[in-house]
Amino acid sequence: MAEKFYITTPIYYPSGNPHIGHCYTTVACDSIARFRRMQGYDVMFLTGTDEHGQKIEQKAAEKGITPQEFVDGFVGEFKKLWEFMNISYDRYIRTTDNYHVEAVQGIFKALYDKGYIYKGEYSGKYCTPCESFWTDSQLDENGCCPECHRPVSLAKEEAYFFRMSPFADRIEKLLTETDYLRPNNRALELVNNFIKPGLEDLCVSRTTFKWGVPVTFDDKHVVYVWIDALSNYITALGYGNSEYNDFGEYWPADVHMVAKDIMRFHAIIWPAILMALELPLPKHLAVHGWITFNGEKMSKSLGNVVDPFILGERYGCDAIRYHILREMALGADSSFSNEIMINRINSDLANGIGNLVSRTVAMAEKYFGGTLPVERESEPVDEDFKSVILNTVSEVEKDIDETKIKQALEKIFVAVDRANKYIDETEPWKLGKDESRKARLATVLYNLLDGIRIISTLLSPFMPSTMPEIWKQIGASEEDVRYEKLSVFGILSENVTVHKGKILFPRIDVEKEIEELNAIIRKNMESAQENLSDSEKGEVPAEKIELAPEISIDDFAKVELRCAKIISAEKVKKSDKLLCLQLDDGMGGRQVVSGIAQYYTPEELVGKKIQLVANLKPVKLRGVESFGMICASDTPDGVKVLFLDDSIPCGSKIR
RNA sequence: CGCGGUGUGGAGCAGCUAGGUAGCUCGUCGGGCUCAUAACCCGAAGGUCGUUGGUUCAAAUCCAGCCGCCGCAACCA
Repeated sequence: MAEKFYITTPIYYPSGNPHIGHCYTTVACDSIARFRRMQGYDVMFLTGTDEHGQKIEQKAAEKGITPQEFVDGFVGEFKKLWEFMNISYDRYIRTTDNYHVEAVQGIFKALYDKGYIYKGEYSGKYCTPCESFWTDSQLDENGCCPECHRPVSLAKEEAYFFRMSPFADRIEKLLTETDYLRPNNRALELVNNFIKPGLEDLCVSRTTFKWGVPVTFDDKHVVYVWIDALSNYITALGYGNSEYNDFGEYWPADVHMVAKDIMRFHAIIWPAILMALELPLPKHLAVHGWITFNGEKMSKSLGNVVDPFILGERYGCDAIRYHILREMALGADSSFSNEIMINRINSDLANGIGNLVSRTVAMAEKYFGGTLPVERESEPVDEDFKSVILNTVSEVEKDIDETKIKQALEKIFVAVDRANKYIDETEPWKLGKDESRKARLATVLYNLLDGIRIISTLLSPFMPSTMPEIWKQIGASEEDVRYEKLSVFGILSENVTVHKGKILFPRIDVEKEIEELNAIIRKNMESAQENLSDSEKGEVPAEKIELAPEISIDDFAKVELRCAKIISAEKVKKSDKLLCLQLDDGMGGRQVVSGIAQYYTPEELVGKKIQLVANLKPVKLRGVESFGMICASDTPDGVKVLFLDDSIPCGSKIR
């Protein structure tokens, strides 16, 4: 029986079209999955989509279709992209699949029965018009609702919670004493920030929206993202359902690969859920950084989302795959710019492997009409060449074992360089002019072809579309490119016949290409602006503004607004956002803390007059007491304080 | 004193755990070659390894302080 290997991508949220960022994890997983298959493992490669949640419910409503119709559309786009990128997933899970829903309900009930899930009260930041809770990290840059950009308030609702604390010790050990987390250098961050202060119980149900897996024993609730989405890794194998029967064979997973923004969930919550279910833990969590585009994080509103279809059509999907993989380092962000990508394609693919194949095949045709004679004549220089190529194989294997794709590719291209150098050392064009050196010439060309056989086989998991074309050109049979044959030279038949073919990776004219790509991006930005839903444009369109419930003049009178002058301002220590203001309020002065440090420097505030909410209950912010608040407006460009005319005396009432 | 990472020739990085000629890729310049996709091969220029001090015969590497950048956490009445 072949050894099992189970690798997963995250399941993506189909609230929009997939972009190059989605390709990142998926291409990496695909390459590892292909490499393992080539090595003879029995591989299960899972990807899918996380289709529930309030955001999808809302977006569907905006478009006037059902949530299911909404996600079906984008799931189609995701699958199209994976086909285009030549992704060899074995299974595709959708959290709306019936078997998954059923299994999640079972898991939720099981955790409830074990006492790990209990009913409690959830309190958090709530946006009334949107009817939604947000965590602090979801709030926008002004601390307002990320959907409608209006202020949020504290609110409570009934909810189910998952007890995390029983697992804290085991999770800490998992992170610090094992190589579960790759790279391990962020383990401390997790331990210090989340485990040491005490793991908080996790809210695992919601009553504020309906588009989710219903809790079987309490139909007001739907299962919130954690249990629904994370458990896809086991339900897809048949855990808790009868759709599949592979759980015993493939679990625990060998690698979950994720981007750093969801590291926390996979490093802490997912192990906790598995511990509660008394299941084995996955072997590794590989965390990579984000793709940044010209230094900025990819985002729709920036309009810099690179369309993988466009790039793939221009350069071939293998070139895109290569660039993604070559730039990807575990843990670190990697930059994606058109210039970096094109230079990489030119230097490694066109000038490197592409040209190597081209010149080797061309020589075989030119000097021997395509078919090598069988006479041989070796020289010492051949041995160094061969040993460098052969050593590459074991080095690449080792890197893949450690999920170090970038390093593996670097090593393969060292072998490519060595092959190009071998041509210079042996000078086949001189041999070709000397009738008596034909055997030597044939030996050199054979070594090159057989070296290319090894290199291209090693590259085939990373660039699966192009390598078969190389095999055709160098006359390699399917048998010749089997993994077991990577450890020796002399696999191609002695009288191998080459077939000159198309140029594998055409050289790209950098300047011209960048100009064209920029034009495309510009065009995309314009159409993206048009297609963005209203809330994404950052402006609340007039017809969409919903007013808060009507109040009486008496209600308004409860709020005491007064004019005050800012006497001094200074940053609150240990905070990024808070300014501590001393005000002349016409009644002896007071101190107010305000979260505007990112928008105003102390100097530009001093001396200005502002509106003060004078009868607000005092609170402590970062340990500093605040007696009231100053009025400001949240705008797309940030917070703007409402300044008053200097002629208004301090302390005068505003109504 | 919240936690962690990072600062190395023009750009991007390795080296630091186990101190001892500073390395790789791209770019630049010069040379070579002509089989090849103006590609390939060789060579050169270019770095006081953030800063200050310490340990040592010897520090990019160990220790301490300081500065810059990044991430996480906290924070927005």
